[in-house]
Amino acid sequence: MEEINRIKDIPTQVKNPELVDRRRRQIADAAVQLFIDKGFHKTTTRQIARAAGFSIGSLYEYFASKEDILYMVCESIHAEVESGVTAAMSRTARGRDALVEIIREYFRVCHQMSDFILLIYQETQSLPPQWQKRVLENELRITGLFVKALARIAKSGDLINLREDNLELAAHNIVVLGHMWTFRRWYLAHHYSIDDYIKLQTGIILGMYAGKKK
Amino acid sequence: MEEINRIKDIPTQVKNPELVDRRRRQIADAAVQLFIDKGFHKTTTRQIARAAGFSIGSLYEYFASKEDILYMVCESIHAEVESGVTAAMSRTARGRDALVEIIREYFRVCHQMSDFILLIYQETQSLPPQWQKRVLENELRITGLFVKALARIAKSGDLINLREDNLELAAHNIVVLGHMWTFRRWYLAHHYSIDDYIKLQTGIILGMYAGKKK
DNA sequence: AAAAACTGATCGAGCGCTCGGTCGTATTTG
DNA sequence: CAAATACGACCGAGCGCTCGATCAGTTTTT
Repeated sequence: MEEINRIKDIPTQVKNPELVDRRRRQIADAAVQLFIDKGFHKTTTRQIARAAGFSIGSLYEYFASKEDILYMVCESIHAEVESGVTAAMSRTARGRDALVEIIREYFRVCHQMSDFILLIYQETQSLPPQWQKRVLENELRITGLFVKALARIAKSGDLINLREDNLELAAHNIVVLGHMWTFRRWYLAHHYSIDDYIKLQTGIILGMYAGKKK
Repeated sequence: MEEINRIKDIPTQVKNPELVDRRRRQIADAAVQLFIDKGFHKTTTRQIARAAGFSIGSLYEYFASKEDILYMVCESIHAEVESGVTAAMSRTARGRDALVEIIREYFRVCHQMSDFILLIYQETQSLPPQWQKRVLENELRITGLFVKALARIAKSGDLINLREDNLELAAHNIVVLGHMWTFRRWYLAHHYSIDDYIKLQTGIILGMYAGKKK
């Protein structure tokens, strides 16, 4: 996982920057699990501190508020999704198969990060407005990765039904169908395995844009 | 809006059932707007009472807890979505055009109920488990309406790519692409009108299943 | 006048966050 | 090298306050 520079905007009392970084990760790792289990509002700062192996006082040396912790959690989730998607894209083939592979890898990322993606859907609204905005920017940046990938593939001419002006909507569709696996898993996971789901949805998406069926 | 029988499970102190029903709607109507504006946890019971034109004491004659209010809000949102979808389906044509019309009407419902649908995505997790389950049942029942509609249309033979065993996934896809208009409107609404969105997505969905483009 | 409906002052558990203080370690001084 | 000093990470009791919920009393309805 790469360095997350945005979180440097969060103020701290502690001088040593490396320590700040290490401790913040430690706190965020503890917090994310609590947030997933009980939700942001029902998690107390004391519980976060205890789970991270700290006193409540120390926690507030590294974060100015409970919302700051949630913000960092959201940022690192998006950073991980993005790096997963980027990695997948850099090792895919050309042409029509590229789309199949990208979808497969992305859906796998969604699968393994289910809880985290769900958390963002549920708790983004608990952030202060300026940080909500940042989270949406992250979401948009990830969608943008798909726009670029689709554009590349479209150029190769394999997606006859994909008009230039619909690239963005197509990208949003793919992103959301990945998320759908997370927020409808109460149904989907009982009827399909993730590989079934990938296969079926890939067929459908190619049906949208490829002009011929698998 | 039809009678909501599920909410009768919520206990009350008051004897007159009609009054209970009226007052509960009154309270729910006030609560839903507050929940949308500030979220469930940041809304206080006093604010709800005041917005409904009551004292805090009276509110607790009609609901046993704050969660009960949220539950009723979720139930009535789903009841309204369901009745909207049902109405749309009863007045659609046959065959291939039926799907186009159903999608259009459903997406319109999603558009006009944006805030409410978003609320369900965000706050279902704040409900006690047995009521979360009910909300998901509602979601599933609404999806079921689309399964039935798709089955009917599939029989008429216009959807050559829609295999029997994928009906359910197809229904989920349609439902979620409607919801997508609500939870990505921070992007979509700035780039498309709802009618653009309907047109584009309908084309894509037909591309999935109809085997030929518009 | 009895029953039903409504009121709001009152409770107290629990919350986020603060702040005076401790103590291990680095740095300076003699 | 040892003693003195300075530093800053860490601690946790407790402050100020909020909020969901209650219930004894009042008003309205029948």
